[in-house]
Amino acid sequence: MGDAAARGRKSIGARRNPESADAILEAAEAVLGEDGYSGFSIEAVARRARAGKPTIYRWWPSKAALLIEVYKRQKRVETPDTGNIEEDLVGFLKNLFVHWRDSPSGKIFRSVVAEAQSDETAAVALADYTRGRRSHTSQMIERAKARGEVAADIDAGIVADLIASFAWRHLLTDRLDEDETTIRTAVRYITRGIMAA
Amino acid sequence: MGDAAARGRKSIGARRNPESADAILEAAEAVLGEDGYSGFSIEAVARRARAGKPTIYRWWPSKAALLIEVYKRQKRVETPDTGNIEEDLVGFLKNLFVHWRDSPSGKIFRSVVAEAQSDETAAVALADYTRGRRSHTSQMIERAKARGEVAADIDAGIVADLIASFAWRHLLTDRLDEDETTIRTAVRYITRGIMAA
Amino acid sequence: MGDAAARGRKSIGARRNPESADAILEAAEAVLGEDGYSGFSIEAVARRARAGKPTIYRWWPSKAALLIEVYKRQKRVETPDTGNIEEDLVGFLKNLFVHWRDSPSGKIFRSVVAEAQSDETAAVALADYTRGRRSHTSQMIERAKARGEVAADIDAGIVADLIASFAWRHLLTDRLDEDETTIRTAVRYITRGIMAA
Amino acid sequence: MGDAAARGRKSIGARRNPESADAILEAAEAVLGEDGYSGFSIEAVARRARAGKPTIYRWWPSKAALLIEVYKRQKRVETPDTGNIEEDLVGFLKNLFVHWRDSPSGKIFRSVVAEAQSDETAAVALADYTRGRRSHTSQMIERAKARGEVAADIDAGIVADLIASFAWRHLLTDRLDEDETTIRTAVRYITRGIMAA
DNA sequence: TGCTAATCGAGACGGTACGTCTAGTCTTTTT
DNA sequence: AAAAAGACTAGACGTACCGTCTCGATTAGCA
Repeated sequence: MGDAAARGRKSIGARRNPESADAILEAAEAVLGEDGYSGFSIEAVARRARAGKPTIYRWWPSKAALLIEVYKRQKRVETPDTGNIEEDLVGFLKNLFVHWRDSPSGKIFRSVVAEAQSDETAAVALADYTRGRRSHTSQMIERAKARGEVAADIDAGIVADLIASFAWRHLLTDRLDEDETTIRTAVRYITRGIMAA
Repeated sequence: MGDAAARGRKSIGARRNPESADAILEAAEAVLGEDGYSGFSIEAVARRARAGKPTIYRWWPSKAALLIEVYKRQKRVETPDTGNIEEDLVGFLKNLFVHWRDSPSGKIFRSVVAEAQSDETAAVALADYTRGRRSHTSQMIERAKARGEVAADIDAGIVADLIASFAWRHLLTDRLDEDETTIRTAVRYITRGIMAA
Repeated sequence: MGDAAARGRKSIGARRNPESADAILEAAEAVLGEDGYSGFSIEAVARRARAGKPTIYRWWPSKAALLIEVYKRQKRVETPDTGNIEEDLVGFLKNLFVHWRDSPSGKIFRSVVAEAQSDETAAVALADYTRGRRSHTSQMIERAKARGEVAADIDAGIVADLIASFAWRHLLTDRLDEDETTIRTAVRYITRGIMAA
Repeated sequence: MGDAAARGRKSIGARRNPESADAILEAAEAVLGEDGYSGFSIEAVARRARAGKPTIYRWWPSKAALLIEVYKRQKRVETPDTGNIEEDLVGFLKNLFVHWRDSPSGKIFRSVVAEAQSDETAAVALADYTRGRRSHTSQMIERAKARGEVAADIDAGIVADLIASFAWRHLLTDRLDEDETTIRTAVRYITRGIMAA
């Protein structure tokens, strides 16, 4: 699929060709996975997808928009539910680190963050995305609050923020191979601080 | 200074001309401060510094190297010493956010992080720099341990990591205007978790 | 034309834009005519033609190729037909010298010859061009042979070579203002040597 | 000598060091012989001679000046004296072609001619040099005049010009492997035209 | 059935920036 | 005073992408 199927792709009339869109997104993902952000260019994606550059620009107004959509297609890491907040958070971080390390997702997300530093639309898209993920992560804390494990007045969003920040920094500084002990220690410093009395 | 003083700068013999180095670093800082990372190019810096491109490449092998050195020239935020760990950390973060917001430092550091996502040398330089800052931040925790405020078995490095991660993420997602309450809450979740019994 | 008309020139689809090609060739000619070979650079041509450098490199693989094509666009000096071989050759040389002196052609051809000394492709192109011109010049001698003015066993190519050599050397050593008497004398030494008995 | 001996050459006090001058000229000759005109740069010569660029510029005001001096150091082709003008001229041209082909002289002289097309000082120097060689070549014709072989009213300078032009063009268009028959034919067309009645 | 309209791959266009090379000038240090 | 050394500004080299443009071919839906 993708590269091979692209050969000879044509217009299917006066409407968007989903095959082209798919080929472009797959090509973008492949380029990012193989060459990383530095090798990611519209030209490279167009070449690989056997698509014309205007076809890309028609549907994604900027490199950032394409990047964001590629990241959104990635599988999400689920938040575990072990009945214990420390285990939930450690498990989540471990899964996330593995996911980022072993799939193109890590490279792609690094690229999105990098792009957001110079492109406003990427920054907005990243902020939107981040907000969504935060509420998702917050559910782990809310569950713990419901169990009485975590104090009722704890702001789940801020806790989620601390956890996500820890993950981001490890991604952005190439420390996804952090050992479990360190992850667990970091998590414990937070969970201890938010426990119910 | 800088632009004007640069006019007519010449070689001062078979050794590096500090005037040129300064002019280049100042120009780089100015470009980053004004146009941000997207406007930052070796050509733009050379133009502004009235320097030849080879002069830049002679001393800074890559855009990343120049970026890092520009950041290193920036004023550092000092770690306060109030005798209370929560106040120390809140004060540090507040100062850091203000510093990043009100000087070119923020834009510059964002650029360094972005560059490190695609340039290996930038990644290494950033890792080095980060390590140094971490031990600096750790001292706040070590002092608190010495005071008996923080438990003796706490890993100061991991705490510093959590604090720095929180700061980075706010920088990278344009949330440097976070109100003090939120900062204090986040800090408290950590300090509570590391307090001596 | 040229500079002004170039404003706003755009792509006309996935094929060469003749307007751009013309603008580039005209700019190249103008640069050579005004600044000579030493001022001739791809950058200068691109600037003047308001063309991008890649547009030039797309169609002319080297400075030499552009130079040759510019020369080929120049008006040719015709070989006169007076019914007398001496008059034909003297007239030809006089016309050629005037043409080289009073149009950009001289500067351009000097540049081609110079370029051919360091660029193999220019050397090949020049050899090709020269071969074509030689057969053209030979026709004057062939006509004289047909008239019985020149001996039948004379190699017209070699005679053409002698004439062209004389012209080249005058061009390359800045002696295009040679007076007619000298030209005629030189021609006569040759024509006398090739006369029918 | 040259490259090796140059290592560690130093100033010999407040006067020109002939070793340096030699090393530079030899390096220039070697560069031209090996890489031709396209590889000939002051930097390349300085590198090879282990000399500083200013040392070259102190003694040779331009690339052209250095080029000319290098050519002047080359061995000259002597004009034969066989007692027969045709043999003299054919022998001279054959020797000259072999010399240009088998020593760096050919490449060097091509470079001088090329340089003279864009550098005025080179043009002047070449004109001077050419004048000297012309009178030298003229002696063959003058001798033939003295022998009564060539008519008394023949302008030896113009004949020398025709011969030199023929040689130049063969050099500049890479035809130094011309066979003797062609050379002899060309010479004969001229000698027949200048014979005494 | 023929026309319109939007899409597709393709690739040229004017540009900007890259990182390297050379030109020619300058100054210090050593002899 | 002249040498080596190597820095300096300046600018050309040839390449890679940017985002825009126009083409000719394609096909669905409307007339």
